[in-house]
Amino acid sequence: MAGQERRMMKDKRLYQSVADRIAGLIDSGIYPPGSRLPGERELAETLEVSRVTVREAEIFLQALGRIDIKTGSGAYVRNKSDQSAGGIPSVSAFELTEARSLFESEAAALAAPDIDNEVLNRLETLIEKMMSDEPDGAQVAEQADRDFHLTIASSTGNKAVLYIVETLWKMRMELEQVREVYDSVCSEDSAARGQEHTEILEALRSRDSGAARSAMRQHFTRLLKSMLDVTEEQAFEELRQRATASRERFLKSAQL
Amino acid sequence: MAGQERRMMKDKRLYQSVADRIAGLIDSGIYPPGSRLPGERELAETLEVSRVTVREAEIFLQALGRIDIKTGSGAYVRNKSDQSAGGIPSVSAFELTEARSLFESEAAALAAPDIDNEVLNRLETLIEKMMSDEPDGAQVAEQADRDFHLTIASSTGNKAVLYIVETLWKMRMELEQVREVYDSVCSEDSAARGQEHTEILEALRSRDSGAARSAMRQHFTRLLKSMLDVTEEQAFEELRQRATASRERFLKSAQL
DNA sequence: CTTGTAAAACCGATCATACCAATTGGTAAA
DNA sequence: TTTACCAATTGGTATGATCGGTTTTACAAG
Repeated sequence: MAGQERRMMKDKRLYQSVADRIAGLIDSGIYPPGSRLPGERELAETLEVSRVTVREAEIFLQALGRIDIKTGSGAYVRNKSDQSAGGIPSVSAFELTEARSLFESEAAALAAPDIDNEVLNRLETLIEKMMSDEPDGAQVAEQADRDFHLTIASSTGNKAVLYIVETLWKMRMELEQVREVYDSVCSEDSAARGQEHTEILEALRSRDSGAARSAMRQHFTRLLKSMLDVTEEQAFEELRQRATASRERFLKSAQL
Repeated sequence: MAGQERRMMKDKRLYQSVADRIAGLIDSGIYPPGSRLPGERELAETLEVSRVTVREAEIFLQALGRIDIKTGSGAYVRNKSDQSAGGIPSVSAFELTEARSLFESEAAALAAPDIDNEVLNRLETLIEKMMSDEPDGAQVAEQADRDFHLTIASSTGNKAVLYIVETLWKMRMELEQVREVYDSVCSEDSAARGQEHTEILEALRSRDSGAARSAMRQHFTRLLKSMLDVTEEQAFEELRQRATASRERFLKSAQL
């Protein structure tokens, strides 16, 4: 029974600091996604703690979704995408955009009737920010785009609506396959996008629910179309199949 | 050397089933929020596992935010609100229903055009289940209600839409203040509810997007109205204020 | 040389036990 | 009454052993 007279300080549980250290090893790239961590025994020796502690740390990391533990085999590092997802299902860019079209259009319609003038001004500012092409323009524009849509959702005064729109945006950001498509699409028609956003703003200005809904739908419909082009270019055969079938269905239901 | 010849089935880790059992004790009200759980030793004896396993289960529960562990003192049950909230904002039953009305109506409209006959049959079965008043009828009906709405969302073929509707239902279940209102409302007009669901089903049967959207909207609109009555009865002044203002806005934007 | 399979090596799952450290509550001393 | 201290309780960590599942190895059959 050799020494275990180290860190008896503070209140931090040992297993948590061990979990931090393991997470650090993962983040630093020593154990890339998909790779297998050393066995509990080896880790215990390396980190100078008992096996029980390593075990607790790994259970903790598993609960956080950072690793998968397979009995008799080992602990494996999860992909960032599967992990932080925290329950976010894997959806295609097309599906997400279709969902956004449906929901955000309704949010816009709900917000339109009595939207604040102050909010309208803020939206105008955001459109400008979206179109300015400074260095790091992509980052700024994306942020402004996000703020634009969230501001509208927020001005419904309904926190549930805002939460859903936030969730949709979160999916757009955190799902790898979605990000890729969106990024390549957005880098294209920045001019057209400004135009679409302006149309949405005008509809809101006139406090016209129907017009706001239509403008938002159009925005997403156009986005959807250029998205289909991009995915075709990239020969995403699978996605296109789905998309073609869904597009008809979508356009059918979208008749306003 | 004593017995551990129980559940050697499947692959579920022991500590996880122990965590489930402890969570069950919490949910059943045996250990209300704020209360202290029995010590690790006592729990180990009660649940017939080793202390280490109890520890692992408690660490897991802590990672999920269900309990707080304080060294030398004990493990304490967290308040629902601080815990599973996990990002779910605190919204009123009214806000949630408004959001559901907007989004699920669109989901129904999207699903309508080419919905499977098999799905339609399943929906019919669910309506029957919803209206049967056996013992435990409330539980069964609620489950059937959930399945009904999720089935429609699922038949859009769009996983993002399904996820959003799932999220909305999760909010309905996990937010205390929402549950209360929904429960008291649902216990009322079970007959009317069946009627409304049937109307939705019929609209879907005719593959009519517009009709499906309208039927779903009506369903929620009626729900909203009886909800307003209930909250008035309960003298939820604050909520009613919000609700009255929002109702006008909602009805305005809902003109189809 | 390839292939199949069974043994061996590894590994996580769990348990029992022991001791350390922090918290708490009661009791004795001031 | 207040303070100081001690003992019981409780969580924290360490060892070492056993069990059953997984992966690898090695050897025999083809």
